[in-house]
Amino acid sequence: MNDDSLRRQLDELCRAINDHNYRYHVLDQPVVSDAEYDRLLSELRAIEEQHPEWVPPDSPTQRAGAQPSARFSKVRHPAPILSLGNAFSEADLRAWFERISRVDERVRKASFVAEPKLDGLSVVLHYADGLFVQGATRGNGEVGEDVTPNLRTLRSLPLRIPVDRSAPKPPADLFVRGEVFFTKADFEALNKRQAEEGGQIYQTARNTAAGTLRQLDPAITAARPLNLFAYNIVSAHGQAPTTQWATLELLRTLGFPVASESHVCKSMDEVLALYEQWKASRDELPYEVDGMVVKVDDLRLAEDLGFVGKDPRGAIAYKFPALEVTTSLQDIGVNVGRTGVLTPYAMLEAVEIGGVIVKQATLHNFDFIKDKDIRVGDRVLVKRAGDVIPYVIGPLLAARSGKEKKYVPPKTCPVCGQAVEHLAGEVAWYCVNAACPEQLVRNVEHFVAVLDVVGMGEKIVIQLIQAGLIKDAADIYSIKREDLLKLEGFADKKADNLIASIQATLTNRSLSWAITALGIRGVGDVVAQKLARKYHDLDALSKASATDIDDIEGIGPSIAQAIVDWFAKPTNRNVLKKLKKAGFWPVSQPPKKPSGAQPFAGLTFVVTGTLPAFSRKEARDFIEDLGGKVTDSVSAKTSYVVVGEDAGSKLERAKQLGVATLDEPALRKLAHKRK
DNA sequence: GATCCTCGAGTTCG
DNA sequence: CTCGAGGATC
Repeated sequence: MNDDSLRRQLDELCRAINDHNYRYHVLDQPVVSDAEYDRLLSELRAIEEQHPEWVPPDSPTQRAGAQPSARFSKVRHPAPILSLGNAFSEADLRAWFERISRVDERVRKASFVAEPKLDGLSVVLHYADGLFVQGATRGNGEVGEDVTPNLRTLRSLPLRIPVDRSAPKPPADLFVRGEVFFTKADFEALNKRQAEEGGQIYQTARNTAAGTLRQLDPAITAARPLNLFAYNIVSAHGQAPTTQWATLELLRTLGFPVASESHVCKSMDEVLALYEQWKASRDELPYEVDGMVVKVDDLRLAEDLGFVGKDPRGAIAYKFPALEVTTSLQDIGVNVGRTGVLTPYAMLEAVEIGGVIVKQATLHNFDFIKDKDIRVGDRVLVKRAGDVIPYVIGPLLAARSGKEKKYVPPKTCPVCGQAVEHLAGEVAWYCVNAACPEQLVRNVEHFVAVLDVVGMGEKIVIQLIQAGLIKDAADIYSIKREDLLKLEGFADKKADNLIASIQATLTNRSLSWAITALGIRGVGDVVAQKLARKYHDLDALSKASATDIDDIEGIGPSIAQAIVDWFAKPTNRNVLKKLKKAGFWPVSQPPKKPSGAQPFAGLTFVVTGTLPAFSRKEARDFIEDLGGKVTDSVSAKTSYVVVGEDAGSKLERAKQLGVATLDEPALRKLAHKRK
């Protein structure tokens, strides 16, 4: 790249970042995610490092933030409230360590304090003779906004220190730095309340915390449970501790809430190990954490290290991979499901979220698009939380250029072209063409997936259909070895394996799985099990009347009718006939006699996360064998939630509802105890 | 009629 | 995991 274009890029980056700063700090309406902002900033830094002579006076690297808005009176901080440099990888962190070690050899033997980096809003609290007299936002680092009345509403903020009167007295003038934030549970509860009252739904906890703290009416702030953690002493008239760890201890002694995760590390290796640990368990924390702040514990050493621009060298923020990013929604596509449901999905400009590149995300249904007012061309916020599947939270209205296009749902099936239908009172739109090729593919896929035919994924199914080898699910049993060998990509071994895998379904498959495999709308494994208990084979089920099926507990008129309708269709009758002929005809097994004790009788369990010794299915079998019930969602009726590694929202919910949790050993112990 | 619970369906990437 | 909808319960 030549100098001219590099310089243009520098100017463009400055302009963009200044704009983002304004939107973030003044408007509370960011149009890019933190991760993207950080990326722009590090690009800018890289150029400025190469060409320090180019750095413009208004470069965002030359100040710590943006101007405060005019609504609140201004407060000058006693010392500049610094920002931190970022590290995004182990290499970045080690490079930082090497850099500061070269500045001062003592660093090599130094200890570090690791603190969780909360996704909140920085504040400075002023205590005069132990009394909370003023609190301000960070603002641009030198001047912030006076939000004292709002801060007073925070329950965790001590209005007088020390809270414990017997503790030592604090310095006459103490300025404490802290972070204001919502816990995940409080934020969810707030949104739930907003939804009930028909109010606005907030997208991100951080922006809402910022908005809440900057309410002109403190009553509004008071009604929203903001939290505080203190982590720094900005100024204490020479009476501040000399290490960061002692600072945290002093703050705790005085009665400030301090993040309990904070930890002293004796080496970089310890820091890195702790980082990995935090990263793995970050979903379990009650608040959003977007990284780890690593500080040189010895504060005088940290001071000696000096600054790079406005960032102190003695501390750095080591970020977690972002879980929430913004990207642009390039188009909306539509999938056709097994039941004919049309499901829209977002085609996104590729972005990295939590370590993987995401290009697509479901949009659930057409109402979702309409309710969130998602338009093609929008910048959207995409989240990938403790789960794996990314989803679109909503558009960033502030980023609208006017060129975005409203989305019009298709009137016809995107695959077969037949008109789509919509049942009154239902959200979903259906392609009702029984011969729709997409539905056939999905149907066969479902059939083989339920019966556990290995080596038959989407690609192979499509290939077999296109080759004319199968016209419905039952046709898999008539596939010949020599037919497969003619297909591209099939040699002896692959063909043999597939045939063997199909043949394996003829033995040892229960009636309930067979019923599930048929793919009747509303019939999954639970309903199928109930049906298999009452009807001894598929013939018996096919002859049952709707009222007869309706009698089963847990099955109502609408599913009963769907079952009757399915068996009434000639094409499906034909499938049944073929299955019988092929020898796929499971019958009800006599109900298993409860073997031994039933210590879990009457108890309902939910299993979440990865258990150490059990697979999910083994855990389920274990519980059911002992007479317990296993369901998928946590409710007030759940007796125990069995928690494994990487447990997500179910654990959250269990805590909220006060449902008891068990780990695997505790589960075994419970089984033993109740015998 | 409202509310809670449970089930099913579709879902991303490597 | 999220959402919608069916079913049970009050």
